[in-house]
Amino acid sequence: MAMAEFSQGTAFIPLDCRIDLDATFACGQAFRWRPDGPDAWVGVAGRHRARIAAVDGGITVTPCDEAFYEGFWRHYLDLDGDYAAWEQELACDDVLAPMAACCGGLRLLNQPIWECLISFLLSSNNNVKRISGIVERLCTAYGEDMGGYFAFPTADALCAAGEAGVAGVAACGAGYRAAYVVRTAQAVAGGFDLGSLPLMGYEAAKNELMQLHGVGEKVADCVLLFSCGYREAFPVDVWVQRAMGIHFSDAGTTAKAIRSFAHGRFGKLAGLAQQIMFHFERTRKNPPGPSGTSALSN
DNA sequence: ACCCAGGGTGACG
DNA sequence: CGTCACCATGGG
Repeated sequence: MAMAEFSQGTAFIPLDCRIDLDATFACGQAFRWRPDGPDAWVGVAGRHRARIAAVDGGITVTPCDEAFYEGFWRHYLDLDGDYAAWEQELACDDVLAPMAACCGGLRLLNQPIWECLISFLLSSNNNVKRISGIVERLCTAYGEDMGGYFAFPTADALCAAGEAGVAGVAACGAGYRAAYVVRTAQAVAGGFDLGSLPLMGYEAAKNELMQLHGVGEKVADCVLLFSCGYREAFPVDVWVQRAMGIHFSDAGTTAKAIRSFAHGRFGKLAGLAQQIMFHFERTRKNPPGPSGTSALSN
């Protein structure tokens, strides 16, 4: 990759491969990004807000100096990932090829683990739009006021919400998942080490995450894929399960069988394939889903 | 009023 | 080990 350039508080990062910001930020892997004009998005990650825009030959990040780029956004945006090669490999799969062509430029993020974990604790039996609303209200209620926006709440802040505060988290719209959030916050504040997850290997990290109340296989896979860099993780939700049933008749029907099939077929690219399928299934015009024609209606 | 949503838990075989 | 009711909430 060519060297990033910095001027006037903006970073310009040249890319040798197309990046699709719409797909990347609207595909349900992160919940605090909002469109801000054509080919541009504004969002908050952890305690940092930035505007990211697609420009000729790359992207710009504002505000962002060199230290900030090296220390945060480079990793967050997975800018060292070889997406050109990965997409070329997926294009060799006759089923994934048309989807990858449609969703080319989708990138998997490396989010702060804590934020990703809490966000996906809220995801069970829920939908992307509502998860986004809950996350934003959690930040407003419990996050640090950064002047114009709110940081994602710390584990200590959500613990202070505390016992009676389960009701406070529930009041943000979390419903029965409020207990998951507070118990996990207590575990993390009490020493549960999220930082070691990217170092211990996929299986060990998954087992570790599933010790937390409210974390099953699917939520664990989302955290491992979207914040720990385990690109072989293959989260199976109702959309992916439906898409696999449509496109892979021999993949089986249970989540376990589907994960196994995906690992065999896609290997280390399973996670990227999964996210492309998820986004493709949710955004195409006439999904053969249970109801209706507008997949993103809720 | 009914179904759905990036599911997990606990009870019961 | 697998299955299943239940969970709180808002939009279609």
